[in-house]
This record gives sequence, C-alpha cells and structure tokens, in this order.
Amino acid sequence: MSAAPVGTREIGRHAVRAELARVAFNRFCLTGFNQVTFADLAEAAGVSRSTFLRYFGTKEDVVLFVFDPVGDVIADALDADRVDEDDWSRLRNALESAATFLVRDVQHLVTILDLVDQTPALCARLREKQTEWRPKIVARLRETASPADGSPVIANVRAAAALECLWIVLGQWSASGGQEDLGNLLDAAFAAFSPPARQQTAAPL
Amino acid sequence: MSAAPVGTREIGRHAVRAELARVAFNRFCLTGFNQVTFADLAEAAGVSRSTFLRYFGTKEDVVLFVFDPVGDVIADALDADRVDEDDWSRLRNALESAATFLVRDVQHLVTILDLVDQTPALCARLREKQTEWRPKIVARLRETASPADGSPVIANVRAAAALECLWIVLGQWSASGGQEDLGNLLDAAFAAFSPPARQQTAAPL
DNA sequence: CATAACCTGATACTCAGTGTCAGTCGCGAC
DNA sequence: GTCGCGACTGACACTGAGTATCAGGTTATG
Repeated sequence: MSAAPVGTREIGRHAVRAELARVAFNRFCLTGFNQVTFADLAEAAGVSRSTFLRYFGTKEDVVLFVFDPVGDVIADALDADRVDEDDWSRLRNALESAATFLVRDVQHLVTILDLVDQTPALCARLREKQTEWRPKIVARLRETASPADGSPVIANVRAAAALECLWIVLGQWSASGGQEDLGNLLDAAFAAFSPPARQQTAAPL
Repeated sequence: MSAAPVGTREIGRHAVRAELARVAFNRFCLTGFNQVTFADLAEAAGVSRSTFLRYFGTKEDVVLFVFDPVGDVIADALDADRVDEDDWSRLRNALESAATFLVRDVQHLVTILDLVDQTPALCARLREKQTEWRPKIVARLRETASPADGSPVIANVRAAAALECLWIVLGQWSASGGQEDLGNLLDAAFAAFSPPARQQTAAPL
C-alpha cells in the first residue's frame, strides 16, 4: 500500500519525518497554525530551519501529508470492486476504504480535521490534493464505462461529487467527535444522488 | 446585482481597480502568473507597490475577483426558481444563471480560465471561493427542503456536487474555445446524477 | 580503508503580505 | 476663503515562506 522503504536511509528518513510532524502538530494545536513559524518548529524539534524545510516543502504538508496515500487507496479499491456494480456503489465502497484507512487513531484524526477546518490554508491545500486524486479515479471509472459515455464529463462529475462526499462526511464525523458510523454517514451522503430528487413532498421512509 | 457604487469615491476606486486588473492580466498572460511580481505589476500600471497591494489583497485576487459575485448570482437564482422544482433542476438552472453572468466577453473568459488551470495557485484560490459560496446555497436549498431531510448533509452534498459541475463544465467549455453551448454541457454534466446509475449496459439514448 | 552518496547547518536571497508614517488631495462646514 | 477631516498615495521597514548554495560531517559500500 504505502511504498515500503527499502534502504536503511529511507527508514531513517521516514522516522525523522514522522517525529518532526509529531512535534510540529502539537505546536499547531497549541498555538494555532498561522502563529507558528518554521523557525519555531525547527527549534521545538531541535533541528535547523533548513533541515525542517527539507522534510516538508510547505507548512501545510506538515499536517496534510497523512492524506497523501488516500488517492491511491481509492483507486485501488475501485479496481478491486469492479464486480457488477454501478459507479455510485463502487465509489461509495471506495470511499469507505479511504475512511477506514484514515481512521486508525480516532482521536488523532478528529484533532487533525478540527485543525484543518479552523485553518483556511489547510482547507485549500487539502482540496488541492483531492483534485490531484481525481484524474486517477476518473481513469478507473472510464475503464469500465459504457461506450455511451463518450465524454469524460460524466466520470469527472461523479468522481468530484464522490470526493466532496468524503470530505463532507468526514467533517460531520469529526463534529460528532468520531462517534457516528462512517458507513452510515456515507450512505446518508450518497442518498443525495439516488432518490428521484423531487424534494417538495416528504418521501415516505 | 453587483452592488452599485453610491459615492464618487466608490466609482473612482472601482474604475482604478478595473484598470489595474486589466494591465496586470496582460502581464500574467504574457509572462506567466508566477513569474510576475507585485513590483512588476506596479511599475506596469504606473503606481507604487503599496497602492497596488491596497487594491488587491493577494496576487490571486487580481485575476479572480471577477468571480466574486457568482455566489450571490447562484443564490438569487435559486430563490427565483423555487416553483415546484426538485433540487437538481433548481441547481442546474441556477448554474446556468451563473454561467450567463460570467460569459459576457467569451474570449476574455476563455483566456482567464486557461490562465487559471495553468496555475495551481489560481485553481486553489478559486476552489476556495467556491467553498465560500456553498453555505449560502445550502441555506436556500434547506428553506424548501422536506422535513425528512433532517441532516444538512444532503443539501451540502448537492450544493458541492453542483459547484463541481459548474467548474467541470466551464473547463470543458473553455477547452472548446467557447464554442459549445453551456446549457447542453450542464445537461450532460447533470446526467451523471439522473440515470439509474447502472453503467455496464449501454443505455439506449 | 577509500570514496561516493547523503545529511546537516549556515548563509544569503527573492518575494508576498502587513503595518506605519508623512504628505497630498477633495470636500463640506464655518 | 480656509479650516479641518477623511481618504488616497508613496516610501519605508519588517516578518515570514520558500529556494538555492556551500562547506563539513556521517554513513553505506566496494
């Protein structure tokens, strides 16, 4: 899944990166993302500013690098699930894979998500990452699309909509302190697409 | 629609802003967004760097301020269209209003959109603006939502999906040089939601 | 051991964005 | 008219992100 480091150098580098991120994250939560500078982080972690910057290209990445594998997780899940399902079902399941991947330490993820949506810069960067994932997802969808879907617009819209669902659902989940069930939340979100869409008359549920 | 300036000062300020943006935009198209600095822009426009920065808080805004009214345009269109329509139809119509608002000078809009998706920073900022529009749209949807929709998740998902449609459609439209019909493109995009979603068997169209 | 690759800290640099300050202009009140 | 007030401007200084370079130390490998 996450490319296993081969050399000892890779291992070390990975470990240092994790430690730097850990220290930095505490600072962010304590003082606020914008208030903390790279100089602060470097001092807190006991390395030089140069070194810190070598591990994380931007301040946003210090927080958001944990989301990097999500795009591949979703794409892989789509591949594993091409059995007789329609796009929406496959996307829903793939999103559940992504959610499962992210939720290891519930408390930690909740804290991250809180920090993210308190911080416009983090929101923006995370949305940017999502957009980077989309082409890969679109490609997987189109592999099995009916020939009638000549234009890539349909697949793009569905992929984009699904990614929005993931984000909205995670926001809701984190607002509940990680109590609610992600599967149920995903179902609730995808219900926005499935019904015949006439909302005026209350649908008998 | 766009709040009419009342005082002479407002008029002047607005005109200066437009002129600065015009000069700057040429520079961006010529040299590339990232290559141009505020100092360059100020010199090209014949004002000081300070003054230029007083008119535009960020370099991104110099390009993207034209999109600012779109959120209100969509919200207003939703209000004017609450007659007996389901959410998706209302959203589709509202998006067409937004598109109509944006397409005054076809060539200019195409140029802007090209510049935007050549420039990650502009993409990110535009997506940020979209997210700012969403709450207002959600509120309008929920005003007429059936009581069965207790959770705001449904409305959020639909608003987010619709905004993604707008962006995808504009991308497609701009790729065609502004030739294709935006109404048709919107229909094609919204088709991603309507069919029973089973994509394996080619739907007889 | 030797060498090549890598990591680190130091330093210098560009540029976005913020804030301050003094001078200027337009405009209404007196 | 002129006085004062508010807004606009340019000049300057400053913080902080991100890039680039360099010398010296460390580690893997032959």
